[in-house]
Amino acid sequence: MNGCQQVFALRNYDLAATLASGQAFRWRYRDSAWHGVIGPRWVRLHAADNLLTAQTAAPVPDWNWLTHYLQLDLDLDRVLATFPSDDAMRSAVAACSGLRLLRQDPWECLASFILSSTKQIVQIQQIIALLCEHHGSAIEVAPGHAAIHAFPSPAQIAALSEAELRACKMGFRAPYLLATARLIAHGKLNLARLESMSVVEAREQLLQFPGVGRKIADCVLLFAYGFQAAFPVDVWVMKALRELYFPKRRPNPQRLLRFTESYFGTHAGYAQQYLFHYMRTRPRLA
DNA sequence: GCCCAGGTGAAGC
DNA sequence: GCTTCACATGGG
Repeated sequence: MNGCQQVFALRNYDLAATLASGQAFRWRYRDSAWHGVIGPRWVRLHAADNLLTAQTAAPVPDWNWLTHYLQLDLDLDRVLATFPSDDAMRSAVAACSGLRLLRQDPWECLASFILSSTKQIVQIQQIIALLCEHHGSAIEVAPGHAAIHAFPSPAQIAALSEAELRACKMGFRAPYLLATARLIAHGKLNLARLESMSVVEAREQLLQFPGVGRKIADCVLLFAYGFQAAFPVDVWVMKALRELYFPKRRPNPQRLLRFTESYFGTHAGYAQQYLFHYMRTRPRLA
């Protein structure tokens, strides 16, 4: 057969919620499977009965890149056990107990979240699809599947003009992405070095990039580097904190940030993702 | 038309 | 210091 297929055991893993929960933006569900790109590889994922079937276009020497990306070896129950036991957190976990955090490529994650500001997830997906289609390298797919491109490298984006980026519908974010790509492509800042830093040092580095503030920095710290203390506060999480934890008062953002740093435990970032997902998916009140 | 979206940076007080 | 505003674009 063409390519390569492998089966993995899943335990308490909601693949659909995880791939569609606004961490990564390139996964699409078609013909009862998830299709996406991890690094240089096209991947098709199908989950059923606690079994995950993964297919690639070309044979692969090992599957560590996939188990790492999906964090298949993580014992989620141990993470959930560290959450504070309050009604809000219980509701959020009950709403989606198999929600996971991915471990993405830092550059793709950074670039994606620079493009995310004041955009709905559907629109972020559209912008990134255009960016990859126009400027990413074509990669091999299994026979019968639509052509697809890798996420463009820093060098590929650094070589573009702002107008070419704006043609991908990213609007005022174009100069931020361009400047960030050039800082990396020209060696001014090195994303690989952040892995060995403390979360505070790594955040400081990310804040050097134009268009990157505290929220986007924390997304990258959490979704790419796995810093469990990172706690991105977007409009949804802000809403969750105010409604669920401070319904009477009106604490300012700085005070709220201090609360998140102490209250949610050693896997605060994970707790944050549950609150985010809960707020976005719970039935709207009349 | 209106308001909002996984915000940030700069200008104004 | 803190608050307000501009920035593109599209969904509901």
